[in-house]
Amino acid sequence: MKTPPLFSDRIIRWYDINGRKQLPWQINKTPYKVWISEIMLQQTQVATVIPYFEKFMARFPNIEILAAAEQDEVLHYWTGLGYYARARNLHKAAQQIIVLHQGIFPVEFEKVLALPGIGRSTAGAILSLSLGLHHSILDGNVKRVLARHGAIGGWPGKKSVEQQLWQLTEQLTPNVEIQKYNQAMMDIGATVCTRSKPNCPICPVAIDCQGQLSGRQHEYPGKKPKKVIPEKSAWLLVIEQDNHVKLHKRPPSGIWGGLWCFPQFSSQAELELYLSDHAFKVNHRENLIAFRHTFSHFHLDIQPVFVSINKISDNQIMEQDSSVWYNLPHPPKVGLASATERILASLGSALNKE
DNA sequence: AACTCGGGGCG
DNA sequence: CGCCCAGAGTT
Repeated sequence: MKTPPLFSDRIIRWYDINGRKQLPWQINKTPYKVWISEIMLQQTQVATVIPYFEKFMARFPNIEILAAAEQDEVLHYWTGLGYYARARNLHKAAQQIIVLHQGIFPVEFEKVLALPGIGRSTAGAILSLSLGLHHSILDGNVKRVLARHGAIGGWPGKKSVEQQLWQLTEQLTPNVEIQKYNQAMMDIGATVCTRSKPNCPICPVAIDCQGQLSGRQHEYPGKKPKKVIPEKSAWLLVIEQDNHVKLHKRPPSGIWGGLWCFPQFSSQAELELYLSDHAFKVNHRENLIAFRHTFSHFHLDIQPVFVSINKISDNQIMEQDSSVWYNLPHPPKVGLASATERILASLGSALNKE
């Protein structure tokens, strides 16, 4: 029986014909561009990332400018992407690069790995894709391709499974053409060896893919054990005065960390107490459309309550750092959660009824 | 409604 | 090490 061409040769040949070469972060590649793109791509697919990446690079074209920016503005450019800790880590890492590495993105693997928000796979991706350094990667796409190719069972979140996959990726990574190979593995995972409809007939991996050859490609990688997530509810107060709404800055960690949100209450009673405490003169009040926002570990049923007041009462004039009257016609560039944006976008009719 | 994604943090 | 945390898009 004839031996098929070497695994990496097939992957690289596939890349030459089918790989993606014109994505915004692939043009005039630098570690900085690849870094930003990799962090965005950790959580979001390519098509969604592109406009975010373009706007982010236009505002923060290099490490120095990113490091010097306010965290608020960095979060603003992340609004809607989710996983806001990643934007905070990106910003923190840029500042560390200024202090520790004279503003130059480090080329030593250990130094890259030490930056906040960058783990083993992302460090390898940045150094290999931007500089051609010899490092293996193991992102979600590569995990799926290798789990199927090697028929590696079990959920990759398990240490033992992840360890097997790291060993495989290192073993299969060629000594040459690292950029093409790593990019190709991610592209194959994203476009051919997809989660629900793998296109095995056109896949360069298929000829010796143990998953496909046994017809069990769908069984890999193993699924994460699922658990029931709790339901919580929140009342959000949209208090409006003269085309401004009150927003509070969330604490730096936890849900929506560092973002600006409406005052939040766990019951209607608490919300009423807040309103009566502040003795607002209310000219219009209505419940806005309630909706469910789902996080990875709980559902949050949100009831926004719109309250329009005549003037900001005396005890509201002194504003703390953590509170702001957000200008609706001229919104400042601060970070908002998508739930907050969704409510802001729905305010039109309520504002008309004042 | 279920599934997906890499890294940080904690015990 | 095992487990939890964090959000939005896709299927």
